Amino acid sequence: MKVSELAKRAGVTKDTIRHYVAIGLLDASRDPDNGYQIFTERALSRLQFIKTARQLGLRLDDIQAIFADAAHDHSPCPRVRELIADRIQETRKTIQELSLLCDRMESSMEAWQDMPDGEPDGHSICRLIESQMDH
Amino acid sequence: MKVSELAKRAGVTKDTIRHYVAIGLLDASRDPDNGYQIFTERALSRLQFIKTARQLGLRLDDIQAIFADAAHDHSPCPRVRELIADRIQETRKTIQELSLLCDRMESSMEAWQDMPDGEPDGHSICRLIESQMDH
DNA sequence: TCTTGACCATGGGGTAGCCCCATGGTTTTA
DNA sequence: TAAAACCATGGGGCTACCCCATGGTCAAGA
Repeated sequence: MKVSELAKRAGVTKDTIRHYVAIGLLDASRDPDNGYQIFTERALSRLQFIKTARQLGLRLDDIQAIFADAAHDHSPCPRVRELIADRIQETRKTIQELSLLCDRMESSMEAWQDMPDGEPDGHSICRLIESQMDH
Repeated sequence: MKVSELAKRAGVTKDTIRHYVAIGLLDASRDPDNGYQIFTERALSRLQFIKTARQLGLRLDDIQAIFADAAHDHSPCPRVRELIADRIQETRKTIQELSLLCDRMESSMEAWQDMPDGEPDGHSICRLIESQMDH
Protein backbone atom coordinates (compact mmCIF):
# COMPACT_ATOMS: atom_id res chain seq x y z
CA MET A 1 0.00 0.00 0.00
CA LYS A 2 1.07 3.59 -0.43
CA VAL A 3 1.70 6.10 2.28
CA SER A 4 -1.79 7.64 2.36
CA GLU A 5 -3.51 4.35 2.78
CA LEU A 6 -1.14 3.35 5.55
CA ALA A 7 -1.69 6.69 7.23
CA LYS A 8 -5.45 6.34 7.07
CA ARG A 9 -5.49 2.76 8.27
CA ALA A 10 -3.16 3.48 11.16
CA GLY A 11 -4.76 6.77 12.06
CA VAL A 12 -1.61 8.86 11.79
CA THR A 13 -0.51 11.54 9.38
CA LYS A 14 1.66 11.02 6.35
CA ASP A 15 4.24 13.25 7.92
CA THR A 16 4.43 10.98 10.91
CA ILE A 17 5.10 8.04 8.65
CA ARG A 18 7.66 9.97 6.68
CA HIS A 19 9.34 10.87 9.94
CA TYR A 20 9.42 7.28 11.14
CA VAL A 21 10.83 6.11 7.85
CA ALA A 22 13.44 8.86 7.94
CA ILE A 23 14.72 7.80 11.34
CA GLY A 24 14.59 4.13 10.49
CA LEU A 25 11.72 3.22 12.76
CA LEU A 26 9.67 1.99 9.84
CA ASP A 27 10.85 0.74 6.50
CA ALA A 28 9.39 0.78 3.06
CA SER A 29 10.33 -0.66 -0.27
CA ARG A 30 10.10 1.38 -3.43
CA ASP A 31 8.12 1.04 -6.59
CA PRO A 32 10.93 0.98 -9.16
CA ASP A 33 8.77 2.80 -11.71
CA ASN A 34 8.01 5.93 -9.77
CA GLY A 35 9.92 5.78 -6.52
CA TYR A 36 6.77 5.68 -4.42
CA GLN A 37 7.07 4.01 -1.06
CA ILE A 38 5.34 0.68 -0.68
CA PHE A 39 4.29 -0.54 2.73
CA THR A 40 3.30 -4.04 3.75
CA GLU A 41 0.77 -5.23 6.29
CA ARG A 42 3.75 -5.82 8.53
CA ALA A 43 4.52 -2.11 8.42
CA LEU A 44 0.95 -1.43 9.48
CA SER A 45 1.22 -3.64 12.53
CA ARG A 46 4.58 -2.12 13.38
CA LEU A 47 2.97 1.28 13.17
CA GLN A 48 0.15 0.18 15.43
CA PHE A 49 2.71 -1.15 17.83
CA ILE A 50 4.44 2.22 17.78
CA LYS A 51 1.15 3.99 18.44
CA THR A 52 0.45 1.84 21.45
CA ALA A 53 3.94 2.30 22.78
CA ARG A 54 3.64 6.06 22.37
CA GLN A 55 0.33 6.04 24.24
CA LEU A 56 2.18 4.33 27.05
CA GLY A 57 4.58 7.23 27.17
CA LEU A 58 7.52 5.62 25.44
CA ARG A 59 9.75 7.77 23.30
CA LEU A 60 10.78 7.04 19.79
CA ASP A 61 14.28 6.02 20.76
CA ASP A 62 12.89 3.70 23.40
CA ILE A 63 10.85 2.07 20.68
CA GLN A 64 13.93 1.87 18.48
CA ALA A 65 15.67 0.00 21.28
CA ILE A 66 12.72 -2.36 21.62
CA PHE A 67 12.81 -3.14 17.93
CA ALA A 68 16.56 -3.62 18.11
CA ASP A 69 16.10 -6.13 20.94
CA ALA A 70 13.50 -8.03 19.00
CA ALA A 71 15.65 -7.99 15.87
CA HIS A 72 18.50 -9.52 17.86
CA ASP A 73 16.28 -12.28 19.16
CA HIS A 74 16.29 -10.78 22.58
CA SER A 75 13.15 -10.21 24.59
CA PRO A 76 12.50 -6.49 25.01
CA CYS A 77 10.09 -7.09 27.85
CA PRO A 78 12.46 -6.51 30.78
CA ARG A 79 13.54 -3.28 29.14
CA VAL A 80 9.93 -2.25 28.69
CA ARG A 81 9.18 -2.81 32.35
CA GLU A 82 12.13 -0.61 33.30
CA LEU A 83 11.32 2.07 30.80
CA ILE A 84 7.74 2.36 31.93
CA ALA A 85 8.76 2.38 35.56
CA ASP A 86 11.20 5.20 34.84
CA ARG A 87 8.63 7.09 32.84
CA ILE A 88 6.15 6.85 35.67
CA GLN A 89 8.65 8.47 38.00
CA GLU A 90 9.45 11.20 35.50
CA THR A 91 5.83 11.88 34.82
CA ARG A 92 5.03 12.10 38.50
CA LYS A 93 7.84 14.57 38.93
CA THR A 94 6.65 16.65 36.01
CA ILE A 95 3.15 16.67 37.41
CA GLN A 96 4.49 17.85 40.73
CA GLU A 97 6.44 20.65 39.11
CA LEU A 98 3.44 21.75 37.11
CA SER A 99 1.31 21.68 40.23
CA LEU A 100 3.77 23.97 41.94
CA LEU A 101 3.71 26.25 38.93
CA CYS A 102 -0.06 26.26 39.07
CA ASP A 103 0.07 27.14 42.75
CA ARG A 104 2.44 30.03 42.05
CA MET A 105 0.21 31.32 39.29
CA GLU A 106 -2.90 31.04 41.37
CA SER A 107 -1.43 32.69 44.41
CA SER A 108 -0.17 35.51 42.21
CA MET A 109 -3.59 35.95 40.67
CA GLU A 110 -5.06 36.12 44.12
CA ALA A 111 -2.50 38.64 45.30
CA TRP A 112 -3.25 40.74 42.25
CA GLN A 113 -6.96 40.68 42.89
CA ASP A 114 -6.83 43.91 44.83
CA MET A 115 -4.01 45.53 42.94
CA PRO A 116 -4.76 48.12 40.30
CA ASP A 117 -3.03 47.91 36.94
CA GLY A 118 0.11 49.97 37.15
CA GLU A 119 0.58 52.77 34.68
CA PRO A 120 3.92 53.09 32.90
CA ASP A 121 6.30 55.44 34.66
CA GLY A 122 9.63 54.71 33.04
CA HIS A 123 10.96 52.72 35.99
CA SER A 124 8.60 49.85 36.46
CA ILE A 125 7.65 47.48 33.67
CA CYS A 126 4.76 45.64 35.23
CA ARG A 127 3.81 46.14 38.84
CA LEU A 128 2.06 42.81 39.03
CA ILE A 129 5.09 40.79 38.07
CA GLU A 130 7.43 42.98 40.02
CA SER A 131 5.34 42.35 43.12
CA GLN A 132 6.28 38.68 42.81
CA MET A 133 9.99 39.20 42.35
CA ASP A 134 11.15 37.92 45.74
CA HIS A 135 9.42 34.56 45.38
CA MET B 1 29.51 44.77 32.93
CA LYS B 2 30.40 41.88 30.66
CA VAL B 3 28.31 38.85 29.97
CA SER B 4 29.84 36.60 32.63
CA GLU B 5 29.26 39.06 35.40
CA LEU B 6 25.69 39.61 34.33
CA ALA B 7 25.16 35.87 34.18
CA LYS B 8 26.55 35.37 37.65
CA ARG B 9 24.61 38.24 39.19
CA ALA B 10 21.34 37.16 37.62
CA GLY B 11 21.87 33.47 38.21
CA VAL B 12 21.52 32.40 34.61
CA THR B 13 23.97 31.01 32.09
CA LYS B 14 25.83 33.01 29.49
CA ASP B 15 24.02 31.06 26.83
CA THR B 16 20.70 32.18 28.20
CA ILE B 17 21.81 35.77 27.96
CA ARG B 18 23.16 35.25 24.49
CA HIS B 19 19.84 33.76 23.53
CA TYR B 20 17.86 36.65 24.96
CA VAL B 21 20.07 39.15 23.19
CA ALA B 22 19.72 37.21 19.95
CA ILE B 23 15.93 37.37 20.04
CA GLY B 24 15.91 41.00 21.14
CA LEU B 25 14.62 40.39 24.64
CA LEU B 26 17.69 42.00 26.13
CA ASP B 27 20.01 44.50 24.58
CA ALA B 28 23.63 45.28 24.98
CA SER B 29 25.97 47.92 23.71
CA ARG B 30 29.39 47.05 22.41
CA ASP B 31 32.88 47.94 23.47
CA PRO B 32 34.19 49.52 20.27
CA ASP B 33 37.70 48.18 20.93
CA ASN B 34 36.94 44.49 21.08
CA GLY B 35 33.30 44.02 20.28
CA TYR B 36 32.49 42.66 23.71
CA GLN B 37 28.94 43.14 24.90
CA ILE B 38 28.43 45.66 27.67
CA PHE B 39 25.41 45.39 29.94
CA THR B 40 23.99 48.00 32.27
CA GLU B 41 22.31 47.66 35.63
CA ARG B 42 19.11 48.16 33.73
CA ALA B 43 19.81 45.00 31.77
CA LEU B 44 20.27 43.18 35.06
CA SER B 45 16.88 44.25 36.35
CA ARG B 46 15.31 43.39 33.04
CA LEU B 47 16.85 39.96 33.31
CA GLN B 48 15.53 39.56 36.83
CA PHE B 49 12.13 40.59 35.59
CA ILE B 50 12.37 37.93 32.90
CA LYS B 51 13.34 35.32 35.47
CA THR B 52 10.34 36.14 37.60
CA ALA B 53 8.02 36.11 34.63
CA ARG B 54 9.40 32.72 33.57
CA GLN B 55 8.83 31.37 37.06
CA LEU B 56 5.24 32.45 36.68
CA GLY B 57 4.99 30.31 33.57
CA LEU B 58 5.16 33.06 30.98
CA ARG B 59 6.81 32.32 27.69
CA LEU B 60 9.48 34.39 26.08
CA ASP B 61 7.15 35.83 23.49
CA ASP B 62 4.69 36.74 26.20
CA ILE B 63 7.48 38.65 27.87
CA GLN B 64 8.37 40.28 24.58
CA ALA B 65 4.80 41.49 24.36
CA ILE B 66 4.93 42.83 27.89
CA PHE B 67 8.07 44.79 27.12
CA ALA B 68 6.49 46.06 23.92
CA ASP B 69 3.49 47.31 25.90
CA ALA B 70 5.71 49.07 28.36
CA ALA B 71 7.81 50.56 25.60
CA HIS B 72 4.65 51.99 24.03
CA ASP B 73 3.60 53.56 27.30
CA HIS B 74 0.84 51.08 27.67
CA SER B 75 0.25 49.15 30.86
CA PRO B 76 0.96 45.45 30.33
CA CYS B 77 -0.94 44.51 33.47
CA PRO B 78 -4.27 43.57 31.88
CA ARG B 79 -2.40 41.41 29.42
CA VAL B 80 -0.49 39.77 32.22
CA ARG B 81 -3.69 38.89 34.03
CA GLU B 82 -5.05 37.27 30.90
CA LEU B 83 -1.86 35.45 30.08
CA ILE B 84 -1.58 33.95 33.52
CA ALA B 85 -5.23 32.98 33.54
CA ASP B 86 -4.73 31.22 30.20
CA ARG B 87 -1.57 29.57 31.39
CA ILE B 88 -3.35 28.24 34.45
CA GLN B 89 -5.94 26.59 32.24
CA GLU B 90 -3.29 25.12 29.97
CA THR B 91 -1.27 23.85 32.85
CA ARG B 92 -4.27 22.24 34.45
CA LYS B 93 -5.04 20.52 31.19
CA THR B 94 -1.48 19.30 30.83
CA ILE B 95 -1.55 17.96 34.37
CA GLN B 96 -4.74 16.13 33.61
CA GLU B 97 -3.26 14.57 30.49
CA LEU B 98 -0.15 13.52 32.33
CA SER B 99 -2.27 12.04 35.10
CA LEU B 100 -4.12 9.97 32.55
CA LEU B 101 -0.82 8.87 31.07
CA CYS B 102 0.36 7.91 34.53
CA ASP B 103 -2.82 5.92 35.06
CA ARG B 104 -2.32 4.09 31.79
CA MET B 105 1.27 3.28 32.66
CA GLU B 106 0.38 2.11 36.13
CA SER B 107 -2.48 -0.05 35.03
CA SER B 108 -0.26 -1.60 32.40
CA MET B 109 2.44 -2.30 34.96
CA GLU B 110 -0.16 -3.95 37.12
CA ALA B 111 -1.51 -6.02 34.28
CA TRP B 112 2.04 -7.13 33.48
CA GLN B 113 2.73 -8.17 37.03
CA ASP B 114 1.68 -11.73 36.36
CA MET B 115 2.80 -11.91 32.76
CA PRO B 116 6.06 -13.59 31.92
CA ASP B 117 8.47 -11.87 29.56
CA GLY B 118 7.67 -13.07 26.07
CA GLU B 119 10.43 -14.69 24.09
CA PRO B 120 10.95 -13.62 20.48
CA ASP B 121 9.09 -15.79 18.01
CA GLY B 122 9.22 -13.81 14.79
CA HIS B 123 5.62 -12.65 15.03
CA SER B 124 5.34 -10.73 18.23
CA ILE B 125 7.64 -7.88 19.13
CA CYS B 126 6.79 -7.38 22.76
CA ARG B 127 3.95 -9.25 24.40
CA LEU B 128 3.61 -6.68 27.15
CA ILE B 129 2.95 -3.81 24.81
CA GLU B 130 0.88 -5.90 22.47
CA SER B 131 -1.35 -6.83 25.38
CA GLN B 132 -2.27 -3.15 25.65
CA MET B 133 -3.01 -2.61 21.99
CA ASP B 134 -6.79 -2.28 22.23
CA HIS B 135 -6.66 0.56 24.75
C1' DT C 1 -7.63 11.40 -25.21
C1' DC C 2 -6.93 15.10 -22.63
C1' DT C 3 -7.22 17.44 -18.59
C1' DT C 4 -7.61 18.25 -14.00
C1' DG C 5 -7.47 17.11 -9.45
C1' DA C 6 -5.58 13.88 -6.18
C1' DC C 7 -1.43 11.81 -4.92
C1' DC C 8 3.69 11.22 -4.43
C1' DA C 9 8.83 12.63 -3.28
C1' DT C 10 12.27 15.81 -1.71
C1' DG C 11 14.06 19.44 0.79
C1' DG C 12 13.86 23.07 3.96
C1' DG C 13 12.09 25.85 7.79
C1' DG C 14 9.65 26.08 12.17
C1' DT C 15 8.44 24.79 17.06
C1' DA C 16 10.76 26.38 22.89
C1' DG C 17 14.40 27.58 25.16
C1' DC C 18 18.08 26.96 25.53
C1' DC C 19 22.91 23.69 25.81
C1' DC C 20 27.25 22.34 23.99
C1' DC C 21 31.18 22.46 20.86
C1' DA C 22 34.80 24.38 18.02
C1' DT C 23 37.45 28.10 16.37
C1' DG C 24 39.92 32.13 16.95
C1' DG C 25 40.63 36.65 19.02
C1' DT C 26 41.34 39.27 23.72
C1' DT C 27 42.34 40.14 28.42
C1' DT C 28 44.08 39.20 32.78
C1' DT C 29 47.16 37.32 35.89
C1' DA C 30 51.25 35.14 37.63
C1' DT D 1 55.59 36.97 28.50
C1' DA D 2 52.99 32.97 28.54
C1' DA D 3 49.29 30.51 30.23
C1' DA D 4 44.67 30.76 31.88
C1' DA D 5 40.46 32.83 31.57
C1' DC D 6 37.30 35.23 28.95
C1' DC D 7 34.92 36.89 24.67
C1' DA D 8 32.37 36.45 19.87
C1' DT D 9 30.48 33.81 16.14
C1' DG D 10 28.45 30.07 14.01
C1' DG D 11 26.51 25.66 13.91
C1' DG D 12 24.39 21.42 15.59
C1' DG D 13 21.33 19.18 18.90
C1' DC D 14 17.16 18.26 21.56
C1' DT D 15 11.38 16.15 20.78
C1' DA D 16 8.31 14.60 17.44
C1' DC D 17 6.65 15.98 14.33
C1' DC D 18 3.89 20.04 11.13
C1' DC D 19 3.69 22.94 7.16
C1' DC D 20 5.12 24.82 2.71
C1' DA D 21 6.84 24.87 -1.97
C1' DT D 22 8.29 22.62 -6.02
C1' DG D 23 7.81 19.33 -9.40
C1' DG D 24 6.79 14.65 -10.98
C1' DT D 25 2.89 10.89 -11.30
C1' DC D 26 -1.55 8.87 -11.56
C1' DA D 27 -6.51 8.21 -12.10
C1' DA D 28 -11.07 9.44 -13.41
C1' DG D 29 -14.33 12.17 -15.80
C1' DA D 30 -15.64 14.88 -20.26
